[in-house]
Amino acid sequence: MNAPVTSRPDIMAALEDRGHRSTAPRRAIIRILEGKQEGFTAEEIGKELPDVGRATIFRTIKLLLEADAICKLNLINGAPRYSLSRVEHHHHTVCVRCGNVGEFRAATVERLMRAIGSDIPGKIVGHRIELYVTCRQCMTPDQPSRNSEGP
Amino acid sequence: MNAPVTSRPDIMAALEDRGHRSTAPRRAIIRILEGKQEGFTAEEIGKELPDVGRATIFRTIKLLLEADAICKLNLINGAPRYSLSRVEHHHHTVCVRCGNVGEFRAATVERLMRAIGSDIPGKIVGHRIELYVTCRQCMTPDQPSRNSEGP
DNA sequence: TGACAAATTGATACTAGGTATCATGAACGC
DNA sequence: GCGTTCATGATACCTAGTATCAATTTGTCA
Repeated sequence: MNAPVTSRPDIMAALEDRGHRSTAPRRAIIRILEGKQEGFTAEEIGKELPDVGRATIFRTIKLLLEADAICKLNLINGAPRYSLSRVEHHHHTVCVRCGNVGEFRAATVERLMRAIGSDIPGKIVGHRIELYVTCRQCMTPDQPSRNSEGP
Repeated sequence: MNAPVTSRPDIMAALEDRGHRSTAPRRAIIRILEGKQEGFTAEEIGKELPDVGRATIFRTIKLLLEADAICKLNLINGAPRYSLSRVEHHHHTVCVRCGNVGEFRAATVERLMRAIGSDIPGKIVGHRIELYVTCRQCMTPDQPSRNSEGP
């Protein structure tokens, strides 16, 4: 749980490889979200970078999604959230209390998809699996939850 | 593919059981969506019922979600879509071309969730699985697609 | 049947998340 | 250094959905 996960190759370089320019706003956004191991929203980025326009934040998020550098997922109430992609193909756990996002890979999932594929009319072209969890921090009582979904 | 699936108990009765009144707009909305085996959007309902206010449509959808009479899912591009719940707990297939929604149950899925649960920090409280497919109709060439997602 | 309280409705305004437009400004290849 | 092309921020707009509120409809009870 405390290994230096941040040995990911430069995200800005990945964008440049796809023909996009290295600009100050893009670098700033990437720097911010590299610090957010637990997922983020567009609004959060905007608050931390008040000089960067809202449109630019959404545009950059879109580029990062296209480059598979981040992925988009939904809280159980539908609120969108983004998360850095650390491993190639993976799925997410989302804490229903604090919104923290985790990743997991499971070979079983892929096997399952192939198995289900034969039962389903048509051809499977993709899948999305999200597990809603109560994370360790939120299970210990009277821990302030960062992003409560209570009434 | 042509069995009379509509032997579902009265949806309006389910709402009444939950303390809601049987009103003309609600009955109209339910009648419309009972005819939509393949999923629907709020906007579609609104177009078919121009005399029913937009707010009422969203309010009714919310009640139906709470009563588990319908469920909400997302197309691969994030566009929301609703679908009648035919079986108790199930997952969805969504055609990436025409948007048609199917349901499936798989005991394997539930077993998988329990298995994954032991590998994940925290407690699983729910899950969402969506399979993106190209459905039979859309696989046969030059079939007009109802709801294309192309560029 | 009629009256009444409570629930529901439609209109409207509003919010969140995201996209389109467009004139100005910055990158980068030479 | 310069010009083209890309990117930016401001702004307006869009879709999906919620809040407000006066007017209407329901269900109930006499």
